[in-house]
Amino acid sequence: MNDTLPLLPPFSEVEEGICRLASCRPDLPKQEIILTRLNYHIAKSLRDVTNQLLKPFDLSYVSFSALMMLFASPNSEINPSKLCDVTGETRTNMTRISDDLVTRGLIRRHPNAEDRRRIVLMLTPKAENLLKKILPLLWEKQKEIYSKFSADEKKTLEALLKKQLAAIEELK
Amino acid sequence: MNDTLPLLPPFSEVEEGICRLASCRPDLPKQEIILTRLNYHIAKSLRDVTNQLLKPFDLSYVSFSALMMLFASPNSEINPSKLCDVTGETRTNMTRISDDLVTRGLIRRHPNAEDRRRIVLMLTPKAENLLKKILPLLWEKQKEIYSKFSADEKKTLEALLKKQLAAIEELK
DNA sequence: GTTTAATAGTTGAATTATATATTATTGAAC
DNA sequence: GTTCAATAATATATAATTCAACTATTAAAC
Repeated sequence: MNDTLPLLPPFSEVEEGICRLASCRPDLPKQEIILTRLNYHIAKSLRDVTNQLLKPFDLSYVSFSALMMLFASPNSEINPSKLCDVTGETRTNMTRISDDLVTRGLIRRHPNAEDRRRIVLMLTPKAENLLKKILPLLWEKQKEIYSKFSADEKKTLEALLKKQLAAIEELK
Repeated sequence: MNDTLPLLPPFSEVEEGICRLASCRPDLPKQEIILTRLNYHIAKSLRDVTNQLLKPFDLSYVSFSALMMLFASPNSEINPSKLCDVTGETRTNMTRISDDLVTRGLIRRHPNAEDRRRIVLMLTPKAENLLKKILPLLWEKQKEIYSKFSADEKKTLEALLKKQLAAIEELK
């Protein structure tokens, strides 16, 4: 479909390595490690695909995620630290990203009267128009990715991933 | 269990945003986006947990992955570009990481007689000893993460993740 | 109410990663 | 066997991200 993105080699190569190691180390939790590596590779691939789609709009995955989460917030406003929470970015980085987005006229910073430490980020109409162009493309891509999944499979996957996330968070 | 890592907020906050958006945009593939976001958050959390475990050994997730994949290769040797493939890193970055690992006496670079463009990376005994210390800790952590998963659940998750990865790669 | 601790946001320095160009070598086309 | 394209690795310049320190403000402890 596209020839510019580097195709990851079949995951089997990674799996082979894990199996090779497992064969001489019986305490190696093979399946668990495979699951973790799979997660890592999937996240990377998803990122690659999204970044490529965003390139014509001169947006990175992180900047777009910020705009997106802002768009999805009540009243389309949110403060930076909350945005960090939902995107997983650091405070420092969110400051820089916001700087950039402000410079490009995509968001505005407003003071918060109730708590003067806080700042309220808001989308500009320019950003809303941009999102209206990008989102349909992205959503189409999302649908494509899961097009071969049955409703049941998606439901099962969602449940298992939630369980996994909860387990990891609990471990912290 | 540990108080230094930032706990991500309950995923429900992210999900709420997606649902809010979906309620006014019927073409939004809600479940698919949730699946993608879950992947992203899980990968991030897994990385955080691993990085924390590696910190006392002064290794980053990427450096460790490189050592690990090297360790898992036949004869414990591999060339940089192959290492890029299985870790998903760029060539440039792998050069830099290798430089660092060489400086720290963890790997050695050898010329390849058959193809003089290539280089063979090998682990030093020092790295092997280091891995012998780290791996049991890491494997224990992996087991913990999936301790509440039944054999069936793990099997199902593995199958679904593989299907997902294949679907994304196909899309490229 | 004063002190203390905690939180929100930012800045500058340091780290880490990528993009682009370059060298050396190999393999293929002719 | 000479030319041309492809590959492996790297160097240099640039961009993205994080770390540590800092300011301002609020909340909590006393």
